Amino acid sequence: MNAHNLQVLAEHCQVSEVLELISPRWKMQVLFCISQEVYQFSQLKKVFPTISDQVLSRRLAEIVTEGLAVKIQVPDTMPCQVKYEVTEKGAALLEIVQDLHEWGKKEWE
Amino acid sequence: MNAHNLQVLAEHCQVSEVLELISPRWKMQVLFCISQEVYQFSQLKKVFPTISDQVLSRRLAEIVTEGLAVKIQVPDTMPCQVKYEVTEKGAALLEIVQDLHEWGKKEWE
DNA sequence: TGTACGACTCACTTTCGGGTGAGTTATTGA
DNA sequence: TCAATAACTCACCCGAAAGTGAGTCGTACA
Repeated sequence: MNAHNLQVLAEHCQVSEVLELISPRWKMQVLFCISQEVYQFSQLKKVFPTISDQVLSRRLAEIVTEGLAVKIQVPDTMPCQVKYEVTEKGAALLEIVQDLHEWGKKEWE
Repeated sequence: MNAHNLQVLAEHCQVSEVLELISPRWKMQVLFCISQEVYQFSQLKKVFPTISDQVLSRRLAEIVTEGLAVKIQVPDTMPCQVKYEVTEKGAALLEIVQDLHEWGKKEWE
């Protein structure tokens, strides 16, 4: 995706940004897990055994920088533990993703 | 968190299929254009000057095989022309994509 | 005669997102 | 003393997706 293509896309169809936000592999799945109180790195690795450390790390970072969840260091835990909590924004996105899921399950004649 | 719970959770995260369906570059944009009665190959190329013939061709084929739109040969046109019409299924998907767009535009504190 | 149009298809190349395997830091238990 | 655990980071590699440029087919018009 070069700069020119990006510009053209942005001008003509402004869903591009959001689509790219939700498209990265594992991202919405991880966000969903966080909403279900499964937010630890090692727990997420158990839920998705095939995700690589690097990608899980990146997805979590993206989720935080995009304001879909906040990261909280759990104090007095050794080795250190973290937790994540979905924001209102993240929860609203998950609802739309749920709609997508429903759409996918529906039978059309 | 036992093995069974992990599996249940992983199953609940199964939005993957739909996400992959909407993720390919240009796809939702092309579908949107079709819904706006911009459905000819050459017209779509004018809307998105940087899309390659090959990818546009593939996206249109995907859209048809997934039942998001139907392809109609316009009779008695020379050189031959085609048109596409979004199905009920495709229209329902576009509505959710519209929700995503609204979500993206909204300001969150 | 030849050139342009509409809607493609094909072989080839490039890009980049994601996977792999190893290393880090601090601490606790065997 | 050594291994294990939690939560990462880093350098490197690979493959699929997207881009490039050319070719096709059947007209129609200059």
